[in-house]
Amino acid sequence: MIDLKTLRENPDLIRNSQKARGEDVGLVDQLIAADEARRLAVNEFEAVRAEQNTLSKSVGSAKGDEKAKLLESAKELAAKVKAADSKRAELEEASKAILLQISNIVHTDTPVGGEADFKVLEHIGTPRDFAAAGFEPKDHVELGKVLKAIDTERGAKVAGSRSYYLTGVGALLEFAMVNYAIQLAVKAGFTPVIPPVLVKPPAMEGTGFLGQAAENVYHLEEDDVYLVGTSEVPLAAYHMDEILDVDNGPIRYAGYSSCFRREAGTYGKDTRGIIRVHQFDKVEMFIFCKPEEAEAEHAKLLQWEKDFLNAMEIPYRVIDVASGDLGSSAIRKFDCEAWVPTQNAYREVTSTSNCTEFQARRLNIRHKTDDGTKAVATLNGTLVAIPRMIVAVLENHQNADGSVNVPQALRPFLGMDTLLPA
RNA sequence: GGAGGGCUCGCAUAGCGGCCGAGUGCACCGGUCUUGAAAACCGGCAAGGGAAACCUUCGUGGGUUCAAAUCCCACGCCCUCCGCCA
Repeated sequence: MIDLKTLRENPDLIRNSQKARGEDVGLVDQLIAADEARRLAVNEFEAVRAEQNTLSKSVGSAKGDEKAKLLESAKELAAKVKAADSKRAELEEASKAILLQISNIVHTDTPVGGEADFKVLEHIGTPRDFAAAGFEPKDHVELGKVLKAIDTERGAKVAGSRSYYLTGVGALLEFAMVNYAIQLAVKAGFTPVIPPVLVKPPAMEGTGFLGQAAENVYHLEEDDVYLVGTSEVPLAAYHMDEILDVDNGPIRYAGYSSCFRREAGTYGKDTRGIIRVHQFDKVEMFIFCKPEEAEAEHAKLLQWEKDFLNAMEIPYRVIDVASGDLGSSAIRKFDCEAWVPTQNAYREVTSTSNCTEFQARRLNIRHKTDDGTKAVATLNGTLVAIPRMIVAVLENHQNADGSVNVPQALRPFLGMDTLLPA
């Protein structure tokens, strides 16, 4: 959630942000009104409450007639307090409801516009010229079959559409990528974490996934728990309601977990292969830091993502995602998009967001500063999302005979230099 | 799933319906003493809102009462024992 002080002092900042996102600007003025009403009601309640407190105290020491008289007026006051209290509660809830609908204030450098208005920051590597090499590249589904690495048919049989099995070298590839990623993360100072993937409502709400993203979240009705779509959720909520010590530098976690996504409303998109699936494993980086360090940490997250992609020897580009395509918590987001030869396109493989204090305010995660206890900043970034990285590696490193060269960095973890048709 | 016990300021504990927003010990911070440290002693030390007065918070939500940490109800979580189980 946004800071109410900013709302009062600089509402235009928030209006412009909402506008840039293509979200409801009117919410800002609704919130200003609701907040004002709320504060009035709070004052009113506190005034009668203070009166009641002093009166109640005098009742205790009074005697006889005096006491009866006091009791009578105390009773009246009690009714007033009750009314003022429920009015306060009502208005507080109303303003909270609006507050939760307003997204974080977009960064001044974030390109304004919709999904297509991203800005390309850089290209790294060059897509291979398969024509010059004299063969037509196979797509990852075909390669997966040839290598007996990916089985989407049996995935569909057993678990439905957007499901798959990783088998043989496919499964080994996942372990190799995860091990390499975790090693990279540990070297960079991250604490590796295997978090729960079933979480309670406050964790889901607090991270902002029950807003616009709610339709993509699996909910287990019977137990009122959610399956997380990313370990960002349990990692962010890990320090919920805590006061952190971030004076000695940021706190960094690398979570490895399965991720579950309903992919509602994507029926036509990416139906072939494992680019868009209901369940996959991912190593996610998550950082808690001082707000003034957030931007520098964001740059570091992007660099670690690039380090991983460089190690995979895959051509990719980095984009600065446009305002209309940001998550509600993020002020700025960089995506790394790997080249997918058979689609002749760059496709998102990793993503890093700077959420400033937005998530931490909801989750009540703070740190001590010279002028009080303040919300920390949170940031997240994908180190590796397995299926998409497998797509990129298989397609980019394939040979004419269907074999695939293993990136140098993965060889020690995989124990082979080439994946051979089975 | 069954039977008990518990949930109070970082930790551990005390707490008669009004004098309790709350005592004590440990930890922590500052000071005295010391060449330095320890010990001892002195002082400070929960969080949020508010300029302040003041208000809110003793697991959560309701209720009783003029007044609730304290009484009643429901729920949650933790622990112990029993059953079941990867």
